[in-house]
Amino acid sequence: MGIRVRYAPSPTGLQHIGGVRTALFNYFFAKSRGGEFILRIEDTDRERYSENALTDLNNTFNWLGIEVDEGPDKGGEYGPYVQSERTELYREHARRLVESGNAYYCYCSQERLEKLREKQANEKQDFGYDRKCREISVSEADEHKRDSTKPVIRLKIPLEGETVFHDYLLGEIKKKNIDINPDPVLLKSDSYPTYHLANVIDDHFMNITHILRAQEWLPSCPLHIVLYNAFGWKQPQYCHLPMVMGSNGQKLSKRDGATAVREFVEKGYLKEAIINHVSLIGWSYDDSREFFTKEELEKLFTLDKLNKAPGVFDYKKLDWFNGHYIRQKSNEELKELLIPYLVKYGFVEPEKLTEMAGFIDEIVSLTRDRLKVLSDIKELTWFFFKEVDSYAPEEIIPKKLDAAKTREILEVVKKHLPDVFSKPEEKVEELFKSLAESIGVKLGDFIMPLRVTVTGSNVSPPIIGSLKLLGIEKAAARIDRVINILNDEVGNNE
RNA sequence: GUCUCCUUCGUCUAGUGGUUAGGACAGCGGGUUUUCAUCCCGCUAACAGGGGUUCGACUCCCCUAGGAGAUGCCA
Repeated sequence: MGIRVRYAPSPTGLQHIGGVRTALFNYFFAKSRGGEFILRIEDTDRERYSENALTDLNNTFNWLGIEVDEGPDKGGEYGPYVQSERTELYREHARRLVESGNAYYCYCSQERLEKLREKQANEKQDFGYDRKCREISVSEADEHKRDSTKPVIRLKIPLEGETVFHDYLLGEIKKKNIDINPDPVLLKSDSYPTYHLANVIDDHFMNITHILRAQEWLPSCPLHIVLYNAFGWKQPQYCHLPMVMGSNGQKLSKRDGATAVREFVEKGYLKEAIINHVSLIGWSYDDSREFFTKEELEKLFTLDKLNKAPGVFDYKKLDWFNGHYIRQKSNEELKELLIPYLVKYGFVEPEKLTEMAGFIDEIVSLTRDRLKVLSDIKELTWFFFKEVDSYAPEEIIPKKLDAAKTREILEVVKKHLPDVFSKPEEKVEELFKSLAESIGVKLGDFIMPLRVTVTGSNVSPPIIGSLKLLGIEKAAARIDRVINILNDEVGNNE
């Protein structure tokens, strides 16, 4: 039998970086070994269930280009792939465990469990269920049935011995049975299974061969082994992946910045960058290669290059990858990526897209080296579409110059404006150089007031290209406006 | 508290007994340049600590410390 792996998210929130990393590694592992990648929805927590989470999952997979071999939408011979549609299977197997003496009904109320926990915390005892119902008498059970307490089914963890399993990455892992979570719930009082039960049953019946999941599952793995043994099933191969951390060294969380894939998409991160960056947390290829496409990873990924230690998600490095992949795009591709942002910021109306195609082409080539994320387009190009709110004289006037000199620069530019718009860019640059020389200022000091005038900022795309794109009328109007401001300045100083 | 896992530059990592401990991001400096970027060049920076084993330890073993995760009728 070939390799079969699965990604089994719980639809309770947005897909985040950690989850996607797990999905990707499973996917790459399957692809590289000619195996099957299965998607299974673990929606057994009915309280936290969210329809939204499901669409977000689909969006994320579509965006990343992950295609599943079997799953809820795709189908497959091991379905259904949604746990809430498999509840009868779990109930039957839970009952079977009770019959075989590996599990038992527990009638303890939530209140009792809470008090128990409280007491354990106060008295600094070990945490966990006290196994009160493990040896419950028949008459006591009958009594509970009469008062219609909804029982749960708990697994009997052996009281002695130890459980050993093998992890591909971590090697042999031993745990004394008394240290395993004492008798975890398998079937909840709403008769839905817990993760532990459903996960083990599904992995078995879906013929999953390898389990690649985050290391946060490591502590409950012995429990799963006990379950496999109780059923008499062969356990799959385990490989617990190092976790993805935030900059504080703890589990990546919202306070670290964006964590949901959707947020990264909105900010204008490319899937190439996300895939590349995420793949290099906990995995490497060799001592120097750093760029990998999804297709390459589908061939190159191997378990033996995994790292044991958790890795911090570095936002700066993601930015760098993103800039790299933006620059990798053709102008045409980048234009398509940028258009939604131009529309979103109200710069371009959707119906004018074809009319403005040439204009947008220019914007793309003016900004492509300056974009870290696609949404940077807003700060970089707003002045083409909106008026400059206000000018601060201290922004306009270069440090070494005064208002009068600055005004002179703008007036001289104004005079030559027709040339600026009729000549090619190189000629305009020559023109500016000679004009700067003729009035005795450096080219930089000559251009900066013009830049602020035209773009409203002292940081902008190249000024000559920007000027030409803006158009002579708007350019002239902005120059006039600033000359007026400078007139006042000169007046004040006299 | 208890259990389990982890530990190379600030960060991601290469390294499997003998290396000037390599690369990348970030940072810093320089070059190109009309600003900012891009691009190019350079610099700073690490084997957590202590014991062993060995002719020789980043590499193997033990201890300590630190970190993380788990300890739910959440996954």
